[in-house]
Amino acid sequence: MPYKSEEEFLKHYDSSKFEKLSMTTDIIIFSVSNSLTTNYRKLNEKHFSVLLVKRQDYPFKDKWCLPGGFVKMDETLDEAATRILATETNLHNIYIEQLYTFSDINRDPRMRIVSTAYMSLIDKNMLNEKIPKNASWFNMKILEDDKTINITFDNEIENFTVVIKKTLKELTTDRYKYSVVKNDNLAFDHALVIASGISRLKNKLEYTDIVFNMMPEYFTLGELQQVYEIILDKKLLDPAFRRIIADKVEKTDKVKTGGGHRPSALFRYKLNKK
Amino acid sequence: MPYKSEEEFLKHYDSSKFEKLSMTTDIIIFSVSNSLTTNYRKLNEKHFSVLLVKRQDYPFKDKWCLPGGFVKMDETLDEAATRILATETNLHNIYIEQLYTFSDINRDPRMRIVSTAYMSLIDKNMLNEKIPKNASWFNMKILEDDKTINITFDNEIENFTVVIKKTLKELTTDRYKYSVVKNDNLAFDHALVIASGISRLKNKLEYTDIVFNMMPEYFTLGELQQVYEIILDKKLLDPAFRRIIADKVEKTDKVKTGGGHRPSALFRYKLNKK
DNA sequence: CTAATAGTGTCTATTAGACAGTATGTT
DNA sequence: AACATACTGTCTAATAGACACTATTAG
Repeated sequence: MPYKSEEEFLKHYDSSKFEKLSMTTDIIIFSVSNSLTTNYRKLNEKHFSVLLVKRQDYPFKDKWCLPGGFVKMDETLDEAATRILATETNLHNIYIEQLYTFSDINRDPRMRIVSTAYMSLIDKNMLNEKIPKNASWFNMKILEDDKTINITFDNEIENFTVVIKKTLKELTTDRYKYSVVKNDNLAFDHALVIASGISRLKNKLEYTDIVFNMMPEYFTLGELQQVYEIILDKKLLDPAFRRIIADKVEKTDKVKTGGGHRPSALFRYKLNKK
Repeated sequence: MPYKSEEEFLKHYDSSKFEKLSMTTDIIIFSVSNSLTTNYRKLNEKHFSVLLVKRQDYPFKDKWCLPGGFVKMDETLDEAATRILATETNLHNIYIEQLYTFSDINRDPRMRIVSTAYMSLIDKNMLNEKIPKNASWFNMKILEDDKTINITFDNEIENFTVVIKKTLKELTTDRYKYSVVKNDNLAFDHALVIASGISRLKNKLEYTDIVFNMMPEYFTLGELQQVYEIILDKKLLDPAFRRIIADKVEKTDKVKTGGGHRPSALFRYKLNKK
């Protein structure tokens, strides 16, 4: 095909000569929720939570899955993810990042579908409307060691556990290959997707300010520390935590009272930090 | 559509009802090369290099691009990337990781193509055959500050520079949006893809053992330090470097002589480190 | 007063940065 | 001998871990 120019080439290009597939995006929407305590002295217990949707149709009818949808021909993956996020939450200008593209051949029983997963973090207080009636927030309890990840999902009506085995992918990095050992309630490969998202979030907690996307404008340092602790699933020492967080936040003159203990200063994320 | 079971649903499923697109994978193959020095005393100068392919056909005829190809219907993205890597280098069991999925609507002038980029690291000494005749190793010189990335490519026949502007994507993380300011020689969005790969590699150098994928079995600590220095584009202090690297390598009884200076012990990557 | 959280001071251990010094090959 | 790199010792600065202590509220 001896074309004279790129224009000429493109005019005669037959786009049907390569095989095609459908693409979707799935979005992991993480947030933090409070449950009231019985003891007036204690803080509200925080939970790390994810938004799941109950499938109304086949395949995987009645199983839970991540919000997602097909990518249109006139939108990028980022745009598709943002659109789907807005559909579920009616929120805009939300933190979102591309996670990983999943491409197992039979990950969808209908046909070959490649899916790019996104991770999004929201402050639940921003939700001004109800989430769709087939959607639900699940609190997660994550137990992880170097061999296994154990995630328990609980939305106060039903609860279930997903178990994932980790095997080191190669010697030189900390990358693991995940394989689902137990999963009776999540559709598609979404157990893997959620596990990847949790892993990414845990990492980014340590070296970025990503956590503030889940926090309300004003928060106490105790609340902030709680969020770190539930996601990382370990206790942190107060003085060390405050040292690390010190130049990321600024103290306001607001105070939170009402607990049966010393009131706490309210802080705010400091924008123009060095 | 009131199907009785998943089997029944799948039997009647019409896969043509969703729009489809083609997917490709592009692979950034990074390595390190030596150039001989004029001074018998000095070490060989090392270069950080990438494998590029000259496009033989439209679009972007005669421009350089990353090795890549269409994803087949019966292979995953990982498999496609591994296949393409083997085509270019005839190497197997090589370090490869998924980088990012690029989906700009007009990134390919032919049609809508979404491409998942992979990053691969090789030790050039493993190359037992010639690379394809339309492929070439380019040494890269990277100058980066918080506003701009400047990459100069040089394969000893031609050289060119790509300039990329960085703008902070959001406040809470260190993520940047890259936009190409100058690029006359790289096809598609591959300037962006390479910049993303460099960024990922720089990060992983600091907290993983990824560098050893580019090293031969035996190496001196000076050579290893050189590799860090050319990729990070900064000088490191010897004692600090040796402290950090100490428990990742083991000394062998081999020695490298021949330079006009004290001989250097040869080390090896230590597999069963704590 | 008590229970619970808020917040700080300080000691110690570990790690990172800096620099100076000694060692040893080839020409 | 001179040069370039190899390699180590040590001081200092910065950071992280641990623990103990004081402060303040609602009930």
